Amino acid sequence: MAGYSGDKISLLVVAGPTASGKTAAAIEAARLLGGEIVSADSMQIYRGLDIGTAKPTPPQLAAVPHHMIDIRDPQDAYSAADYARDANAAIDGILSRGHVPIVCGGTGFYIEALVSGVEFAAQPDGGALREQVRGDWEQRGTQAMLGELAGADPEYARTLHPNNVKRILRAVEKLRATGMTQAQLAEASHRAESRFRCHYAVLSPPRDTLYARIDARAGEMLRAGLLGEARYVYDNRDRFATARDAIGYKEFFGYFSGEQTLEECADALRQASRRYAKRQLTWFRRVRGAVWYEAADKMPQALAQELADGFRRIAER
RNA sequence: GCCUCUGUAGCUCAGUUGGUAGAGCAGGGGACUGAAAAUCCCCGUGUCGUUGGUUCGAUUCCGACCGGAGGCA
Repeated sequence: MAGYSGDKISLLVVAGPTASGKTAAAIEAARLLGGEIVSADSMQIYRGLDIGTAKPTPPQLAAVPHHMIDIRDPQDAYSAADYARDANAAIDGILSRGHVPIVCGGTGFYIEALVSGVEFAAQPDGGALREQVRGDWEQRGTQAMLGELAGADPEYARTLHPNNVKRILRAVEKLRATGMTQAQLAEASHRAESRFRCHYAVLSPPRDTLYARIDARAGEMLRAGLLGEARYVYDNRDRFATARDAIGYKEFFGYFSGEQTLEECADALRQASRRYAKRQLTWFRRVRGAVWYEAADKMPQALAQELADGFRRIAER
């Protein structure tokens, strides 16, 4: 895909906050368009985490081909760079079959990495380096780490809040690995123009409807056996570095350790989901060119029809 | 029926020795370029239960009334 030239690939992107009805709408749209679905979800990539991640059900997965689901074990690390690479490969496969690629998911950062056409420069495996950076931070403190960054990349260091330890450490990690500033890295990874032309749809039910759906779905998840899955993650929390942070699991850790009641944990789950939905909406709001669908009580079929129409408009340009 | 306590932001409460009020939670807004369901930042006007009275001025003091909780019978 390097140096891509020629006509752009038309892509339907179905985005939106959690519980907005993306999955059903995307499947219907895939039926209408002869499409295959490319999931854009940082947690659904993990095998064995099905209920808490609101993965499509087996019948849904069987209805239309899906990609980027169940591609890693929960102890595996994954990143936006990995996603961009793997999703691009999946899209190439879909195109070779003459089908329409439909990106569907709520991880805006992943969609961005895919759709904007970044080509990440090779970087040595981060495992050992991350440990080293973390060790330095524990010894020297956040200020020192930010200072190290500011020495080499003052421009980026200025944009980081001193409390945002995670971002600071990540920046130091990248700096040590590549010797490049953030701006240089961005420049290096954006040489290629995006190969896609998107109909970027954001499904957005009214806030109170969305919250009601989130609450209802939390109950369904619990009835479907979420607790067992959460227990599995809890028991492996030392290994499941990413999955242990997923909403739907970490909220129950207090229950397993005996510090909270089940009801308290269920409340925490609902609240974390609401806050997540809010953050997702903030992300999608600034996506330029996105088309918003007030997907209130619309049936998936009707919505899918609109999505398909929107896609055809850009595809036939 | 009598006595005591209580009624302040969506919720739990603090406070004003009388000059129209502030915390936590909830909620809202924002950032985001290789961990992102992560991480981080910002945001508090509400008939101070109702109604009379005292007062230059009452949410604050006094009375009545209406809710709520407890006690005595």
